[in-house]
Amino acid sequence: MSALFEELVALDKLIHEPARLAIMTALSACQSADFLFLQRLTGLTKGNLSSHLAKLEDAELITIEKKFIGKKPNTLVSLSPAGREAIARHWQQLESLRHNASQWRPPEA
Amino acid sequence: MSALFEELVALDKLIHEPARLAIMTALSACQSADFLFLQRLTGLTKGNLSSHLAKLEDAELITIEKKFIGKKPNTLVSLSPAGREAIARHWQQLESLRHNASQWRPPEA
DNA sequence: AATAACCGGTTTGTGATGCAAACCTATTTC
DNA sequence: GAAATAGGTTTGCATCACAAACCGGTTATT
Repeated sequence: MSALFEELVALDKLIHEPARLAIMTALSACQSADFLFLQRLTGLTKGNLSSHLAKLEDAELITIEKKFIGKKPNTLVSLSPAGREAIARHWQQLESLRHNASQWRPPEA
Repeated sequence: MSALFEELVALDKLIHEPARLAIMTALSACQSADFLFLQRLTGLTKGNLSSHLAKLEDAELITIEKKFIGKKPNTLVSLSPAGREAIARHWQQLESLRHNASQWRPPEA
C-alpha cells in the first residue's frame, strides 16, 4: 500500500543524485573508465566529477586507481562489487516503484 | 552516444528529489489529496511535507487550496496540467535512460 | 632558458537544500 | 481549565552541489 511511497522517499540519495546516477550507470556498462572519459560522457566539470567520485569512493561503491601512463597521470575508476549491486538495485527499485505506482489507487476517501 | 548520460545528469532536480518524486507520483494517480493523506503516504514530517509542497507550488507543478471543513482547516493538493505532464515525462526519461543505458557499450578504448 | 599554454586533476568558497525541531492557532478531551 | 491533538508554518542548522581558483607537472613557443 503506502509502503510504496515511503520506499520512494527513502531512496538512497548518494546514488540517486543525477550526476552520480549517471556515473554509476555508465560504469555498470563497462569494467572501468578513466577520468576524462567519464568527464566527456557526463559533461561534468573536472571539479564536480572529482568530488562526486570522492563521495562514491568514500561509500566504497567505486575504486579509484591512480597511475602514470608514460609521463601522464591517469585515474582509473571502476565499480566495486558493492557498487555494482547498489546501482542495479537502485534501478530495480525505481522501475518497480514506477510500475506499481502506475496501478496504485488511492483508498476511497 | 554520450547524450544519454548528459541527459541523466541534467534531470530536473526539483522533481527528482525522492520526497517530491513520491508526492508527484502519488498525485498522478488521483485528482487530489489532502495534506494528512500525503503525510501518511510518504512518512514525511509535517514540516518537510509543507516545504516540499511550497516548492512544487512555486514551480506551478501543483495547486494548493485551503478551506475549512466544518471548523477544521484543510489543505487540498492537486497536480496542475504542467505538473501532470512533468511527472509523466520524468518517469519516461528515467525509464528510457535505464533501458538505453543497459545496452550501451563504451566505445573501444 | 624563459614563458606560456595545457593536461589531469584537487581544494576552496558559497549559495541552495533537506531535515528536525520549535512554534502557532484552534479544537477536542479529561 | 489544563492538557493533548489537529493541521500546519517558520526557524536553525548541517550538508551538498556547483563554480572557480589553484597546483604540479609537461609540452609547445620564442
